[in-house]
Amino acid sequence: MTEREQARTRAPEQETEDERVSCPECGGRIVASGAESVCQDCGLVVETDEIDRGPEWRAFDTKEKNEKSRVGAPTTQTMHDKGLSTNIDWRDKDAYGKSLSSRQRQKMQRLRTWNERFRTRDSKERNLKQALGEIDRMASALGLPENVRETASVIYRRALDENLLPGRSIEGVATACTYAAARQAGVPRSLDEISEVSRVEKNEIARTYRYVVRELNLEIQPADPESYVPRFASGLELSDEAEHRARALLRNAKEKGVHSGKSPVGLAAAAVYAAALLTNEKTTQAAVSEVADISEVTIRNRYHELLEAEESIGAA
DNA sequence: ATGGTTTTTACTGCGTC
DNA sequence: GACGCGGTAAAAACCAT
Repeated sequence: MTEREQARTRAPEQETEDERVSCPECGGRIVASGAESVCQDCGLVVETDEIDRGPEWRAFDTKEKNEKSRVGAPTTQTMHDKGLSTNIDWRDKDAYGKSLSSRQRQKMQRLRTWNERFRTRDSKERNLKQALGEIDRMASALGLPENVRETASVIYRRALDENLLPGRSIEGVATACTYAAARQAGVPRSLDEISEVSRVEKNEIARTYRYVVRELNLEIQPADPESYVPRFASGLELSDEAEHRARALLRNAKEKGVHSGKSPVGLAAAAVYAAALLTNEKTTQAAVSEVADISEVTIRNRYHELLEAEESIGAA
């Protein structure tokens, strides 16, 4: 009693710390992601070279990673009931092995039914808990905004309800849901980026993703290259002007249909590079390829196409 | 499985600082 | 001479069939 009161009087001090920074670009919330501070809404990288709070250890194989890893969903969640759920024997015998009266038998039957119901519900709950933890972890590692987590959770719940889980790993599906949600929300992350923070192989993510999308009839249009632009641009510390031009370049390309079949990431990267050139800002193809995680060759090819498309418009 | 398309890898030559 | 850039060929990855 007295102890609790003391605790309550002490507590408020902690909450006065003012960590509420908002994004200079769009006013969104700033979230720490690895060694960077990133805006949740537009992806602007505000600060780099902070202390990286990532793991201090290195793992050289999966086994080691599992052993050393101290991050991710706490095991208390994955082991939620610690194996303590009950199981009611199907034999209608009491502790001494005598048969039960018919009245008792009926009672046991009812208990079995309910126990089973609770247990399966529990297992779903546990499953969901773990998945949501995983989604949350990945989303914050990727600097994805709150609403993406929401949609990811919703998608996951649907997957669970439709029994899409059996035969698939929770993490795989959770990752796929996150990927889908990010795309749906217009803040896509590439498969590579996703698989960076997931414990699941890229291939499996892609497979599970396709499966989930098909089964749930999610409508997800191919990622819009423009949605990558802000992230790349701020990663390269380019001006708003350049960012704007990159967008214009992409819009134009879209109209001319140059972009079909090409990877949106490559297109976005090329546009950013081309825009930097047009605004006389110094960047190298290597730098762009770095932040966009795309090869320089692809950037070259794309940005030629972009400029061609642009010229034929400019001439008219 | 297969064939077509896109992306990546690796290498080379050119111009500039 | 290192660097940025452009081009090319061959390998790899991807996708629809």
